[in-house]
Amino acid sequence: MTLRVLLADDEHLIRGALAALLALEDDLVVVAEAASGPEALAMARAHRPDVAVLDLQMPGADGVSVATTLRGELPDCRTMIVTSHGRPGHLKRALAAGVRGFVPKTVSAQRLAEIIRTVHAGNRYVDPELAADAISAGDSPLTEREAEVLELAADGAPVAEIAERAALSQGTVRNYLSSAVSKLGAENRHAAVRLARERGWV
Amino acid sequence: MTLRVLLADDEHLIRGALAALLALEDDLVVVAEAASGPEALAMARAHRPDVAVLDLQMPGADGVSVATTLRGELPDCRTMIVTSHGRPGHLKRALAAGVRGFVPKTVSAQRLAEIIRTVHAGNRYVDPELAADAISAGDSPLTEREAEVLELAADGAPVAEIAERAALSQGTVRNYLSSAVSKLGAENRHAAVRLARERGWV
DNA sequence: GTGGCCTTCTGACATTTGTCATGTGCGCCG
DNA sequence: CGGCGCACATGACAAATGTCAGAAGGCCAC
Repeated sequence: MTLRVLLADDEHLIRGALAALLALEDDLVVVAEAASGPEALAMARAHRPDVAVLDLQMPGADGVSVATTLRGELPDCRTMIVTSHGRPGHLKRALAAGVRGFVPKTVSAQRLAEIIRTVHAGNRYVDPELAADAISAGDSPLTEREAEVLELAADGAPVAEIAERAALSQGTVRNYLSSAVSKLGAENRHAAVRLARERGWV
Repeated sequence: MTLRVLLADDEHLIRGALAALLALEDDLVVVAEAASGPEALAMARAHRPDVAVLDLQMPGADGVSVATTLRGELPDCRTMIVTSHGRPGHLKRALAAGVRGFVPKTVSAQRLAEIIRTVHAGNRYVDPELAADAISAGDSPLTEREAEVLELAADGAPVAEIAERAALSQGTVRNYLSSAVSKLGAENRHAAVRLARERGWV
């Protein structure tokens, strides 16, 4: 009984190389490859793989949102995320989306193959180091609105623009930013954005 | 006559997979692998490869600085950069460092093998799309100081701190920031930082 | 049903930025 | 040599931001 795998990663070099390596494992077969989020979805619908191995950052839709959709459409398809830059918040989001495996690209291909089997068997696997990071980073102290406003502030937009986009008054926006900044212990909103990003809270 | 290759990439998964794929080409042999900048240097000194394939982002020292050092120590060793996020400025820096190949990770392994041969033969190869980006982005309009100050402003530090770190008066810092912002056509310093980052000018 | 937390607002204030005019001195290039 | 652009500065003003106090309504929990 072979295990059918979908591989989604926007980097052709990596995807191809990975496919070649996984092909060496005789119980695994890569039935589809995709280079973007939407393509991954289409491929999954067409080929109904047992396990979908998704890159976190892809054009179109990221790995987590693909996983969320897949969970609804193909409940039998297990999903796992592979990523280069694993931030704690991503892990949390991924787990909430029903993802069963979360590994950094620093693992070896053999290890990856094992993890694919683990995931297929219905178990979960989370990279210990990433898990430790996630635990030590803890939960976001920000309220929903604070996070939303901080997000909008991320690209350096002035308060007026943030207020308009969030349909809030400027005063409210400043209050939220102020409280977010003090909760994060940051110097100002921009440092706060950086901190929240690092911890995966936005 | 086989072509001896050094492979440096911090992602074990990719490096291993790449090595496996390049091994399929019978004129190429991967003589060393490294997961960080310093390690890449050490490996290069020990194994004296014909071509060093370096990832742009690695812990310790990035691909370009490794290439610069290599150019001095092993002039016969050709260097090339492989990267996921190719920003125009990186390309320019890389070329200045004597790098002969610059390709995104979206190429296929076969293509990469060809490019390795091209580079070894003494020719250059730059991904056409990245080249186009670099040309359209053009040269940085920023003066040295403007760039320096913008860099210090990157993590959201207040003017006072920037002034101290750059040993400038606060007024001067604001002037530089102001002119940088207007040269880049940005809304404010933070957007300017983003823009300059995107274009590889910082 | 009261107390606590979140959302949302207003107004006022201090501080920080952004912008402009203007000045000096240096080095380079024609 | 004279001009140009850059580095660096000052001072002043307008605009944006950060901080605080206060207040109203909603929701949940005890």
